Amino acid sequence: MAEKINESIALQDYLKAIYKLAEKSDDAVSTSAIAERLQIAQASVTGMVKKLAEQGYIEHKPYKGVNLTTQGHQIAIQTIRRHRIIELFLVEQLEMSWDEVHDEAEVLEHSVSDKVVNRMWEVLGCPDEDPHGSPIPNLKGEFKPQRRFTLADAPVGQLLEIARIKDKSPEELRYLEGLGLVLNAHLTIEDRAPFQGPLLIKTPERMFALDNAFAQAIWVV
Amino acid sequence: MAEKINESIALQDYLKAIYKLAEKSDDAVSTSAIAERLQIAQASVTGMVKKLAEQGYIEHKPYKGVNLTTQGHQIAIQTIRRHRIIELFLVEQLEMSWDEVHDEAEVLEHSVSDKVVNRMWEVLGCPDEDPHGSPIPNLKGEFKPQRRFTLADAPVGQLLEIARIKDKSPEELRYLEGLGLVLNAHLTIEDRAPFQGPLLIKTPERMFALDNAFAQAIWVV
DNA sequence: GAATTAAATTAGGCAAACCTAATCTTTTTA
DNA sequence: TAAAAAGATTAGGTTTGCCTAATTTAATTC
Ligand SMILES: [Mn+2]
Ligand SMILES: [Mn+2]
Ligand SMILES: [Mn+2]
Ligand SMILES: [Mn+2]
Repeated sequence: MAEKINESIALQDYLKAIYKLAEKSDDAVSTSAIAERLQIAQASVTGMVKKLAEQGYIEHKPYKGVNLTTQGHQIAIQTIRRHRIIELFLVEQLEMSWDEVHDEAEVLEHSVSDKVVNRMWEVLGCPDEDPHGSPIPNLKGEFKPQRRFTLADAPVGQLLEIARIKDKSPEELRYLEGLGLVLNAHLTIEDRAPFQGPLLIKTPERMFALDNAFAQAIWVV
Repeated sequence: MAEKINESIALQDYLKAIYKLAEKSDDAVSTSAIAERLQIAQASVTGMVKKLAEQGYIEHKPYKGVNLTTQGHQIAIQTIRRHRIIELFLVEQLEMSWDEVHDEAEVLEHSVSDKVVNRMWEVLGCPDEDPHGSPIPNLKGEFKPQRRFTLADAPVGQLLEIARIKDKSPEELRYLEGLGLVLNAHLTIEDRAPFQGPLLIKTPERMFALDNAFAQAIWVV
C-alpha cells in the first residue's frame, strides 16, 4: 500500500535520465542506456527500475524498456527546471562560468526548495532559457514552444545564430568555446559532407570543420 | 584501514550538533543530548558516535560523552560557515525572511560546493556576521574575536544593541520580532529578577518582561 | 549501602541503493 | 535454424544510517 515515499536523489536522477534518453530516441528507454548515462551497473538499474515501476513513476516491460508515466514525467520536468534555473543563477548572479555550473546544478537540483528556486527565477527575470540555451519549463512543467534546428539539419549558406548547446562535458564545451561556438554566436554552414560527415563552418573570425556529432548538439535559429 | 570516506550529510550534522552542544556546556557532550538535538534514537547515536570515533572525528569515552578532535572541529566549523553564508545570502539576495532561511540552510549546507559558497560570500561583501548576528568563520575556520554578553549577563540600566540572536525556532523568532527584539535594535535592561528570573526590558516603543531563557539567547554590545 | 531510576550500550533488524556473478531472453550471424 | 553475442534479469552481498527491545552501567534516593 506504500505510495509517494519521498522523492529521493536517486529517484530524481533516474527519471531525469529516462526523460533525456526518451527525448532523443522516441522509443522505450533501455535499462542499459540508463546504466550508461548514470554510470551505474545494469543489474542495479534493473532493480531500481522495478521499484520505480511499482510506485507508478514509470512503466516497465521486461526486456523491452521503460517509459515515464505522467507522474514520473512531471518529476523529471521539475527537476530539469530546478537544474536550469540553478545553472543560470550561478552564471548570472555569481559570475561562474558555463563549463562549471552543470556539475554544481546536478547536485543542487535535489536540495533546493521550490521557494528558493522560484525566488532565483524571479531575480533572474523569469527567463524561459538557461545559459546553454535550453528552455526552462514554467511552474506547471510547460515549455515555451520553439521551432529550431540542429546544425546537422540547418540549411547551408544561411546566417544562423546559436540558440542552444545541448549537454556536453566541460572539455567539449571548452573546445566549442575555443572555436567561437557559444550562445548567440553567428555562423554560416558553408558545406556539409554526406554520410553524416563533418560540416564546414564559417564564423566572423574563421573557417573550420566540425564533426557531425557536435553539429547535432548545437541548435540554431 | 578505512579513512576519510566521504563527508556525508549525517557526519556533518553530527559534528555540527556536537560543536553547538559543547559550546554551551563546556563539558563532554552526552549521546542523549545529541539524540535530542537531532531527533534520532539514542541507540542510533551511540552507533554513529562509535563510527565517528573510529574514524578520528571525535573522541568517545563510553558512558562519559564525546569531544571533537581537531579534524572534527574543522568540519563542524566549515559546515557552520556554509550554513550562515547561505542564510545571509537567502535573506540579502533572494529577499527571504529570517524565520524561513534556517531550514533551507540546514539542507543546502551539505550540497553547496566551496566554490559556490565562496562566491556567495564575496557577493555579500565578505561579511563576518550572519542575519541572526552570529559570527561567520573565515576560510581557515577562525572567528573574528568579539566581546559580548547575553542579555542575561549584561549590565542593568545601560543602553544596549542587539548583536546576535542564537538559533531559535521560527515561532520563537517571530515572538521576539513582535517585541521589537531584532538585530541592531536598541534596548535597556530596567531590572533583573533574582534566581534566573525574568528581565524588565525597555525599548524605544514599550516596556515588557522577558523570560531568562530568551535573555540567554540574545547577545548585545 | 541497597534499591530505584536514568543514561548508555548491545543485539538484532530494516530500507535504500549500490555491487558482482550467474542465469535467462532476445537478437544477430553464420 | 542453430550457435554466438548482446542485453536484461535474478540471486546473493555490502554499506549507511536509522529503529526497537533488552541489557548494562552510573547516579540518585531511601
Ligand atoms: Mn546542465
Ligand atoms: Mn542530479
Ligand atoms: Mn541557522
Ligand atoms: Mn544539516
